[in-house]
Amino acid sequence: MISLTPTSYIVLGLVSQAGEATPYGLKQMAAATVGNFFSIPHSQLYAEPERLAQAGYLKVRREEGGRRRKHYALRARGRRALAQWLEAPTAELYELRDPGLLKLAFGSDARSLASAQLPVHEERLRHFQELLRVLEAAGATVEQRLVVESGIGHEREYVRFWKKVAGA
Amino acid sequence: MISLTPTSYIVLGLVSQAGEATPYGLKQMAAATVGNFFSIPHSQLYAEPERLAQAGYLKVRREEGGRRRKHYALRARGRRALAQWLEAPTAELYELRDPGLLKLAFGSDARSLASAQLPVHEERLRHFQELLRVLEAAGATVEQRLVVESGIGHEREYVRFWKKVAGA
DNA sequence: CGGTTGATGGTCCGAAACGTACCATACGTG
DNA sequence: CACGTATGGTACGTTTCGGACCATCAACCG
Repeated sequence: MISLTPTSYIVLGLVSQAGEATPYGLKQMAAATVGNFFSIPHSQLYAEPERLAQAGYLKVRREEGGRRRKHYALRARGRRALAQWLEAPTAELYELRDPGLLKLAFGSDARSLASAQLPVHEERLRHFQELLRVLEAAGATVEQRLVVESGIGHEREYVRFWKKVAGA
Repeated sequence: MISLTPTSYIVLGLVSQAGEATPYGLKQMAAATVGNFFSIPHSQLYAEPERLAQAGYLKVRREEGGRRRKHYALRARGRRALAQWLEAPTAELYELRDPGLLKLAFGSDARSLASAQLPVHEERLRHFQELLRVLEAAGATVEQRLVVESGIGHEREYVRFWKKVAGA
């Protein structure tokens, strides 16, 4: 019996989408999508599947030659756990850690902070817009698109905000 | 020599604002302000000041009677460290962990998710608006108000978003 | 072809953070 | 005064973190 954390469900969810995946593949997928609004360090994407496999949620297939990579796929138990988790809506709130806002709150110079933060958010906004285009082309689910749209909304808000700060 | 993390600067910054503070006081202050956009567990607000005191950033005064609470205040070294940190603008991006968006991305039912998330964000929006009023009355710095306004902006965005999802 | 480089893919591990259960003090109220 | 509740604090086992480092592979160049 192990306890399943959000990290666990990210792994289960991604493996479910992919059918079968190596940790590196998970890393890529996470970076492109869910990693954007639920950050997790890459080392966990190696550790966690192993843990889940031990506990019977995933099965492993190891390459014979070359890199001997491990490919993970769902077992019935994993599929069940994922489905159960998806069934229950959550009222939990996000957690945020924004170093820029932190410095601002403590009285760091607003103008120079804004000129450091603004380009970063502008780039991220473009990144999400591009991602949305890619997802649409690739025929993603409506939910996947929604999530990216949420990211776009927040980045627009950030851009507005730091522009306001710069001009204040 | 210890390394200073964002947590360290939160402690230094709050102590600086208060002049002198107990861990419990820090907890309160954090909950009301910076904790809203840079989460940190309360146990750290007991551990971290101790660490900073050991390393010469803070001085401690311990109550004689009763609870023998510890009051922390800045030393020159702490003041310097804080000032230096505030001087350098940061281009670092936030980190976000949003369980709601995570479930949505993996295909959880959008409608029921929205009806769980919407009220939470609506309440938080009201909370920020109230906080802003309090800060204005208490004569907070313009930066402190800006940060709360940023929170308001994001919560408005969340409310818009989940309403859209509910109606989609 | 051999060698160098850069991208891909992966492991490890000490240090830091987490979170939660639990303990202690104070105080207002019936 | 005793009971409940808010205040205030500690301790500690378990997870996470993050970053340094290692290995494989393909491509291109001299």
